[in-house]
Amino acid sequence: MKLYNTLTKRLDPFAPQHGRTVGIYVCGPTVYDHLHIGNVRPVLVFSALRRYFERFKGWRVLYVQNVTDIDDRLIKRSIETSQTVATIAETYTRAYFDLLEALGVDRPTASPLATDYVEEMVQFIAGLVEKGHAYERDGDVYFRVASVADYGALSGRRLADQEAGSRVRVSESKEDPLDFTLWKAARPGEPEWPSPWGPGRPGWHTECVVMSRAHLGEHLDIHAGGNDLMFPHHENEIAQATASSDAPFFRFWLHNGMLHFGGEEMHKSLGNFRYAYQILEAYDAETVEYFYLSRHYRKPLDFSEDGLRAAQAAVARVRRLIDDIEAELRQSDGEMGPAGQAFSQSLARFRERFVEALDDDFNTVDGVAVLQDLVSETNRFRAEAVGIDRLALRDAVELLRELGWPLGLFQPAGASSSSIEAGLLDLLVGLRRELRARKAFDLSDRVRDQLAELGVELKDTPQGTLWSRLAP
RNA sequence: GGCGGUGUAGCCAAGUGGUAAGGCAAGGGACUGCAAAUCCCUGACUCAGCGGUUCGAAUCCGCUCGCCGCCUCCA
Repeated sequence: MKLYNTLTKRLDPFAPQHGRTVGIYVCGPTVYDHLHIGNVRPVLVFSALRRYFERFKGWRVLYVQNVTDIDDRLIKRSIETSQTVATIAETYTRAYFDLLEALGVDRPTASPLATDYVEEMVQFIAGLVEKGHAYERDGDVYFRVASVADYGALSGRRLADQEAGSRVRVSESKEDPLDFTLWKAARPGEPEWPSPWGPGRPGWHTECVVMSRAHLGEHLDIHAGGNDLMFPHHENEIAQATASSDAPFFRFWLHNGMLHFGGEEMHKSLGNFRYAYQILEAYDAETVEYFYLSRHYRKPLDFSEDGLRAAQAAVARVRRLIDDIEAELRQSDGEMGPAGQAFSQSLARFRERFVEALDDDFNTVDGVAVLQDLVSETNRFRAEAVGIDRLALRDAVELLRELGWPLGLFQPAGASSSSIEAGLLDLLVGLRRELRARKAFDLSDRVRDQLAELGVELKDTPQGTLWSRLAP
């Protein structure tokens, strides 16, 4: 499969470097607030990539996403709310895990906390100082950018170009404006850890280097995150990693595009943002997933109600097909005729097309289009197939589930519907059949209308009446 | 000033050299007691504009215009 690698700026063939294990490191949240709808994009996209690797490539995936639980914003929040930094971090770390669950996203194989790695980071920084790649000033430690050869290679910047007209503040004590903080001296009252340079806390760029190496070992296959992290964050990671040792760092760098809101970048300071949990109050996780994966991950995605509603309708179309087939074929069995077998066999090409799409820089948009084609084809067969051949429809559902799995789509609902509920509905449907047979349409329509208000849709088809739950 | 992205039907959106996927919305027909769903049919003489390369371009090159991002914490 091919993936666009920011490091080389082209599509490179991807395969794990060591055996069948892939290491993926995704820059995770700073837990000073809830995740917003922009933060959620890399979470959904790269989780989907992970599931694709696991199910379609047969690779074991080590998926590490850090949690930044010490940082200036946490300290700021702590002062504002007069809660401890640790309390705030705990609150939002929990909220982050709750969100993952609500989105139907598997937890990372590891979610290291920055505060658990301070000692390692201190050692790491000390090593950089020793080698002349970093220097101390009044309790702060800075990385000496000029000491590494291709600083700027990832983001395509040349050092000289950064000076003129840039907004880089010329700091008091830095040797060079681009030098970045590795260790920050603590002011009174701030959380602090001991170090050779006095009490303080680690800078943000260091944790990802130290923790990715700690958790992935030699499996430094993919490092992913939003493209706003390309510079300076990822650039700074690479600089530190290559300065600290000759061991190779990540080979593939994947960057997702930004989420826009009304054509502009969403930003808290612009007030045009929404929290991710707010979206889940109005739309189910499947709709949200479909919406995010309906746009190629590297391009900007404009968030809109219209877009979500379109996604909801598109998902509903597939859901209906699956629900109807399962309801109709709940317990029939038998030998299919040639028509059914032919249809079943024709399904293989959808899998091929799907894999082809996702193998091409994880083109989930094309992948989703294949699923929709599969739905159309299945509906067509469903409209004409008779008798036992209809059993072939089950194979289509199975395939929809198989292909939907990496995308977080079309999986069987949980045990949400009780057998009593199903029994009652079957009872109502049976009574209504009697009413319709006696042409008591006012009553039968009332049953249908009122069930619709309760969120259950009835459809009278040649195969009988089917009921399905409407999306929340 | 430097770096980068993007402009495809009413809306969303794939496609990056071989003659325009898919979804949503819309209209007509079939089916239905009526609905809903589903099926069939209807959509861009064209891919921001202009010029060039090519047998052939939405796709490559040049210029112009529009929108957006990064260069400071940010997914």
